[in-house]
Amino acid sequence: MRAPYGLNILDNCVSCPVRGEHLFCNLSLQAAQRLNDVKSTAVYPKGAMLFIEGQQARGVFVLCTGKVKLSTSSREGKTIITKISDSGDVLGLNAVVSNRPYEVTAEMMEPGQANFIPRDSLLHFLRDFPEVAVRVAQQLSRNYYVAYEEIRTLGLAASPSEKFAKLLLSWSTKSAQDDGSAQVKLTLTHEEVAEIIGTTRETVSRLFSEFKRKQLMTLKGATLVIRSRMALEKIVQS
Amino acid sequence: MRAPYGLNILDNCVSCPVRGEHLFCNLSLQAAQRLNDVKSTAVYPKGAMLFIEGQQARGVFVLCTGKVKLSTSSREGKTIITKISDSGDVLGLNAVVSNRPYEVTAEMMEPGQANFIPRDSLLHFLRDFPEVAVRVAQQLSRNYYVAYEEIRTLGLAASPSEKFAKLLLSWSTKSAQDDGSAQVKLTLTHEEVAEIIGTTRETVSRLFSEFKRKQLMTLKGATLVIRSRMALEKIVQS
DNA sequence: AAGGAGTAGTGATCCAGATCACGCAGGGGT
DNA sequence: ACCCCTGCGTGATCTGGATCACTACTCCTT
Repeated sequence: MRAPYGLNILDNCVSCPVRGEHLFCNLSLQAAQRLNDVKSTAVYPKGAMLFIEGQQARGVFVLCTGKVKLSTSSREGKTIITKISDSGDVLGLNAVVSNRPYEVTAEMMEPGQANFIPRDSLLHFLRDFPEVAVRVAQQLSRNYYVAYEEIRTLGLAASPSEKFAKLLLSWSTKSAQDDGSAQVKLTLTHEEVAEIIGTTRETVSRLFSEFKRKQLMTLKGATLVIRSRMALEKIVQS
Repeated sequence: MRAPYGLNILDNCVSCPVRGEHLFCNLSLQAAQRLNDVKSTAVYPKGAMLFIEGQQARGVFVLCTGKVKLSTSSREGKTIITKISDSGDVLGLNAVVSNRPYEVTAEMMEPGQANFIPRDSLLHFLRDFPEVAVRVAQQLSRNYYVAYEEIRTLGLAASPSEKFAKLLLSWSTKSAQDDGSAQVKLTLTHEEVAEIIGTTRETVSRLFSEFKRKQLMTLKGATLVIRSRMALEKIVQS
């Protein structure tokens, strides 16, 4: 583990995708040093579980590379995916701060690297660096808003079509062109999409057909091309 | 406004229902004094809106007496009730902390009293009393868990019966007897229950009939008697 | 090349719950 | 007394999606 002269916990793997956007980026030199001392880095294969719903919270994971699927399941085996995390995200923060079991399962969707920070170390760290604690509070608050948005989506009617349109829109925000089109690499199976929008695989299959037929999107290999965000927004209506 | 020799912001109206349970209870004398200086108390009639979804966050409301309905609506007019708050709850905290618009509408369900703390005053207060800031973070985290639980309820299948059973259980926790029975005063209309569990008025009506028929509950006037929590838990299954 | 596991597309059926359409009871207000 | 308004109970329909049951395609593996 090299001595950090950079300021980001992510410097060990890749630099922050967006400068200063993430929780542990742009820290003071002291804070970064301290984090570097308590963290441990590991590489995980595809399918690895960082943690599982219900486990007592051991600590947080700062994702360096790879994508992680966050999901929760009912006893009967039905699963919903609540979020796909990628580089820079901090996983398990809520559980650690409030000392509860992890509320979701975190599974690597592709091989990747993550820094682990044990619970006690993190809490001491926050006590010693109040300015970081404030950022944690803001992050928690942001998490809350995301959850709230999901409640709105799930609770306010939303037919599968609406939810699917919403999902496409959320994907396309990052790569939107000025003419309203966008390209996204589709890495999820229909099954997984179904678990995100809370419907069945078959319905997702039909949604893809329907949206293609309606010229809302096209699919070239794994590249999803969204024709017009406007048209999708008209479907959403909420 | 009398000088505070007590320690709770609620002392102006009623004492804390549960000692030390709430965010602004059991503060240091200084902190309580400061809060008392920046707060303003008002009485609101039934139906009054403390704030409305989408408004820029002006500050938080600490509810002294009365019940408040928190809800959110889609453009098409469908409404879901996310929480019924009562005495001691702090409303609008997330919006204030993260400086976003209120995410819900807060409406008085019965006449009551609340203390208002303007956004700036609260933020300064938190800066000056870090120990309270920590409690705020914990509160935010708790809010998150409640939201998360709602996502599970809405997302993981849950037929209306399941959700209704869940709701009855959540009502009965406060007044549970050792034999598994409980009594609750029912203050909501069927319409409102429908907005909580995300179904229609008619379905709620039928659910009441069905649950009575199955001996899961009885209704004497406005008093709901739950026979056996066990039986309800068997219906929930998630 | 052949088998097999995971993923996709698409018909046929079924059913829980939404929607529609009533009637009926309480309870203010004038 | 009257009306009007809100809330409740219940039947009769309708329908969107879940479910079931296939076929077919694409990679792997051996």
